This record gives sequence, C-alpha cells and structure tokens, in this order.
Amino acid sequence: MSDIITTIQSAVTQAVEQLYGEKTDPAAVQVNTTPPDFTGDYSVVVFPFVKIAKKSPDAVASEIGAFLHREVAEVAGFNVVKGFVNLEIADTYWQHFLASVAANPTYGRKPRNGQKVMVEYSSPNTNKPLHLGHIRNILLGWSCAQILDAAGYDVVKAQIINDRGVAICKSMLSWKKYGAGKTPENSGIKGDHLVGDFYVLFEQKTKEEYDAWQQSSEASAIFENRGKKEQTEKEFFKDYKNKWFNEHSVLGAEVREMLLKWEAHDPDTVALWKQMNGWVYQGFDRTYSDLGVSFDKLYYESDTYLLGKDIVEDGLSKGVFFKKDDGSVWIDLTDAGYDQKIVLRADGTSVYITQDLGTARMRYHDFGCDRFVYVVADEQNYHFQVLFEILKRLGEPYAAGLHHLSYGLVELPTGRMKTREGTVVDADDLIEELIRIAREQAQERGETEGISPEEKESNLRKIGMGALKFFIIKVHPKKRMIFNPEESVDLQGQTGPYIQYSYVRINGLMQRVEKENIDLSAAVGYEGIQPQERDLLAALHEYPAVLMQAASAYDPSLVANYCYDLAKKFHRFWHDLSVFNADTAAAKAFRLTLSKAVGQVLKSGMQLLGVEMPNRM
RNA sequence: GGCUCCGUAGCUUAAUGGAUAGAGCAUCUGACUACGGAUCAGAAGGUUAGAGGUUCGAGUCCUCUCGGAGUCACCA
Repeated sequence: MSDIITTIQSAVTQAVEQLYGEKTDPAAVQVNTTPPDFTGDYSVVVFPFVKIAKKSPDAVASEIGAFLHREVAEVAGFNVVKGFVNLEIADTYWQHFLASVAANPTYGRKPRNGQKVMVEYSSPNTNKPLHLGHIRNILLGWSCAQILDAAGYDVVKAQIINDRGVAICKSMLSWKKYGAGKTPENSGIKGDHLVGDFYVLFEQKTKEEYDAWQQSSEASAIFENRGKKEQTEKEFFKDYKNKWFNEHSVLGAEVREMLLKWEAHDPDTVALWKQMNGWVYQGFDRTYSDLGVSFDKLYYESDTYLLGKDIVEDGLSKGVFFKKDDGSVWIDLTDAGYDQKIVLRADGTSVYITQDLGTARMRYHDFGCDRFVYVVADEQNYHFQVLFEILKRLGEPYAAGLHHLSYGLVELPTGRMKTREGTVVDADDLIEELIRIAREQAQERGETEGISPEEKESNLRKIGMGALKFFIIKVHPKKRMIFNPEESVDLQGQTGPYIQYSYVRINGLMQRVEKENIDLSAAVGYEGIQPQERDLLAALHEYPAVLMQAASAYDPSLVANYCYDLAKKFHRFWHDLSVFNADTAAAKAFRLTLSKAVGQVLKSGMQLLGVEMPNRM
C-alpha cells in the first residue's frame, strides 16, 4: 500500500499535465493535513499552478479536486475553500492503513541503509560530577542516536572523556594535601562527588591564599603599577587572578608541577590519577545507568591529546597549512570568513583543535563512519565551524558528513551555573528529586491495587525520569534553557507522564482484550469513522515522516512534540467515544485496534527519547 | 567592534513559506455513582521585539533598528 500523500502528489502532477499541459515535480506538490473547522483530511495547495493554468485559484482548485475525485480511488470527496482543495479520504483506505500499522510493531522504522554514523556525547571532565548541562547533552545525544538508528543507520555511540589536565590535577593535589586517605568506600560518598568536593576545596584554598597574598607588599606594588589607573583594588585583583595563579601562587606552582610529573609518567602521580579517575568512573556509571544511557566506544583524552601531529605534516605537504618563522604551524581561513588559526605551537606541541583533527581521523579509521555527530554546547560553534572547514580542506573522505549538534546552555534564573560558586544543579540530585516528586504525587492519588512494591518502585522511576527527560527534550536544541530549581518539574499537562498515562490506558484495554480473548478482525466491518478516530489515524500516518525529519534535522524535539500530540488526540478519543461499550462489535474491534496501534507508536516514539512506558501508574 | 544564534500570551513553549499563530502552566467555569480524573471541555490571555522589503500568501526569507546570549586564546 503506497503512502496516501505520495499518491495525491503524483495524481496532482497528472492533473496539472492533463488539464494545463505542464510537467511538474510530484515532490514539490504541497499536501497538508486539513486544519480543524474545515471538512477533509488532506489539503492540496494549488497556488503554484495558478500561473500555469491562467485561471483563478478557486477554478484551478475545483478542476484539480474533480480530477482527483474521479481518478484516485482513495479520494471520496472534496471541497474548495479560498484556493485550497480539501480532500476526504475514503474509510476503506483508513481501514487498510490501520490494519497494516497494527500488524507491524516496527512501524515507522526504516530498514538498514548501510551507512554508519558516530554520535559523540556527554564528554565529561573527570574532576567533578555531572550536572544539568550534561543531562541535556546526554539526552540529546542518546535520543539522536536512537533516531538515527530508527532511520536505518548503524550508530556508534561514543564518549570522549577529558581525563587529564589542570582541572583533575587540582582535585588530585587537594586530595593529597587535605584528603587524609578519604575514599568512596570509607566515606560512603559517591566517587565523582568525592573528587568534585576536593576540586571545590582546592578552589577555596586558592581563594584564601589569594586573599592573603593581596595584603602583601608585593601585591600592593603590583597594584600601584597597574595599567588602568581608574580600576579599584577590587576590580584589579579580580582581573589579575589568573596571572597571580600562574606566577605567584604556591598552590598554582604545585599544580603545574603535578601536571608536569603526570606528563613525565611519574609512577606515584599516575597511580593517584588512576585511582581518583577510577572513583569518578564508578560515579559516572551510576548516573548513566540512572539515565538509562550507554556507550559503544570510549575515548580518553589521555590517549588522544598528543594526536594530530601527522595531520599537521599532511596539511603542510598539501599546502593547506603554513609554517611561521618561529616554527609554529597555522592555517589561513580568512577567505572563508574565519581567522588565522594555530594548529601546532612553536615548541611542537598540540593545541585543542589539533587533537580534534587527530581524533576525527582516528575515529574514521576505527569505524569507517560516513557521518559524525558532535553533541556539544553552542559556545563551541566557532570551534566546530573551523574544525570542519579544516577537515574539508584536507580532503578527508568523511568531511561532508560532519555535524555539530549544537545546543543552548542550561542556565538558572540567576545566570550560568558555576561549580566554584556552588550554583550547580547536580545530575544525581535532580534525578532523585524527580523520583521523589513522582512518589509524592502517587501517594496523593492513593494506592494502585494489586501492585508489587518492586513494580511500584520501577514505575515511580519511569515516571520521574519520563518527566525529566521529556521536559528537556521537548525544547528545540538550539534554544537556551532556563531551569528554575524552585519550580518543580510538572507531571501534568504537556509532560512525559501525560503521554505515559495515555499508554497506561491503552495497556489496560489490551490486557482486557487478552483476558477476554477478543477477536479484533471484526474491525473491518466498521463504518462511519468518527472525527476523533480520523485525527488519530492521520497522526499515526504522519509518524514515519516525523521520524525521517527528526533524523535529517538531528532534532529529537520533533519526536517529543509528535508523541504529545498523539497522546492528546488519544485522550480526547478516549473521553468522547466508548471502546468496550461501543454500539457495535465492529466499532469495538476497530477502536481496540486503533488503540493498539497508538500504543505501539507511542511506545516506539518515546523509546527514541529514552522514556520508558509503565504498564500502570 | 566583527561574526553567529535567540526574541511568539504573565511564565514554559509549537508551527516543511500556506487557511482563524497551536499547546501546557498559572487564573476563572464546568464534566464521571468509574472502559482509571496524572483525564476532558469552556472562558480569558497575541500588533509573533520594532520598521521596511520580497511573495498570491511571511512568526518563518532579505535589509535595518532595539534587546539578550555566545564567540573572536599558542585554555579545553
């Protein structure tokens, strides 16, 4: 059975050719679902043909409508309003369509297309626990991977772990100085939080040292000699902090020494680094498990931070890069609207972008992917534009398939989250909080009968996580999000639990179907499909197109909003029409089949977002 | 300052260039002696930041203005 929209499009093309003698592209014919308040299921926009026909829009619409009514079996009727042809689709078409959807548990998913794509997401630093920003990143990456999988790609979910550098050395030094042998085991603190606590402690100690230093004669002398005389002492020392840390701080010197030792593979330093990173990974694993996400491939920055040298050689020989007198290597991107960019320091060491160039090539060799999706916050837009441009100029075979899934930062009403100031919404806390809210709401509603404590707990988890995930994914990735911790995430209205509840209703019906062994084949005899039913059918019909659009736009929010729309239509259907108490056996069977199909699609769609459906709630 | 992104109801938001801008929250009104009320219906709330332009048709495309954010490191 071919898609009704494709059928209409090609029929319109035929109509235009026969009536007005001009060939048009069927794919360019606009077919929309008819808005409420008009009769019909689908509408054809005829304005593009008005010039060809040299007639009024309404005349063209009437002619095309009559043609479709005559030639296309599925078109049962039509009407014309202001240059739009509204087509009524025959019940028999919907009957067949529904039967095919209900019989196909993988409806909407595409067969394997033989293409590989790598989605990189999460990419945490190992000096502190995950926060709300990571949650948005992780959920976007995860659902993007699921959607690409549904669209037929073979997906590799990857994570690059930033496990080296100054930040982790701060935590390490802090633990060494003040830790007194504290471990996750002997303190009961989750590993990533423990390490994060020492990072925060280090920042506190640094601040104390800085405050004390400001009283010294050395500091006074530097302040007196400041360039900007109009600066107050407070303003000056705020700006000066980085320079002070690098040139005067005792703690700063110790951290740099530690980093050098790590780079020189000093056994004690490496052992401490391994131990503390191990704690962090244990903690991350629990958070990932709570979020229900996983990875196929882990890359560690400690393995990759020296990569990219060969690419620099390659670029030099191809004339893409050039060398300056001091030996540093650059690329000139001014003709593409970017700047000159350094890719190798004079001392021969890599910079951030060199690493990314190297890892891109390495990943291609590892997996042979045609596409790479980087889920990274939009503050790095410029970096990725430059990175992709360089890879293009180097003639990398995967250059055309690179995509930066850029998303807006999650902020608090007071501004950006800052670890140092303790204004971070911790991922674990937030997860726990939502499950708590779900439990609270469930208690207000009273006990569900005959449900085991295990199932109850599992459901509360599904509901809480469903609320959190849907809340975050329904917003378009590019939009900046402001999260107010004072206002708890809703469980009513446009939410995950709203959609889960529609599924629970359907599940209740299906259980009864099974128990009473109801035969659904009588559905075929149903006549007079109701508007609420047609809305659902049209929505089901749309699902494959929504999936493909979400995949090509790398936009999970499309799937989230689709699921909400479908659930809303189902709730209305449920309210307005009786299923088990329907007038006829045919109506009952039809509505049960329809409910079954809606349940399948809701489950499938929400699964792409990482939201699980409870059977009861 | 250059470049990029964003600006839709009090708040959170939706809308392949198509018809009367669609939802949710909050506010007010209603609806089951149960196919489960985490639901449904109704009211009120909009000059889509502003001004021009392109188009049969603009929240959407172009130009300018205003407001917000990001970025313009030999940091990652």
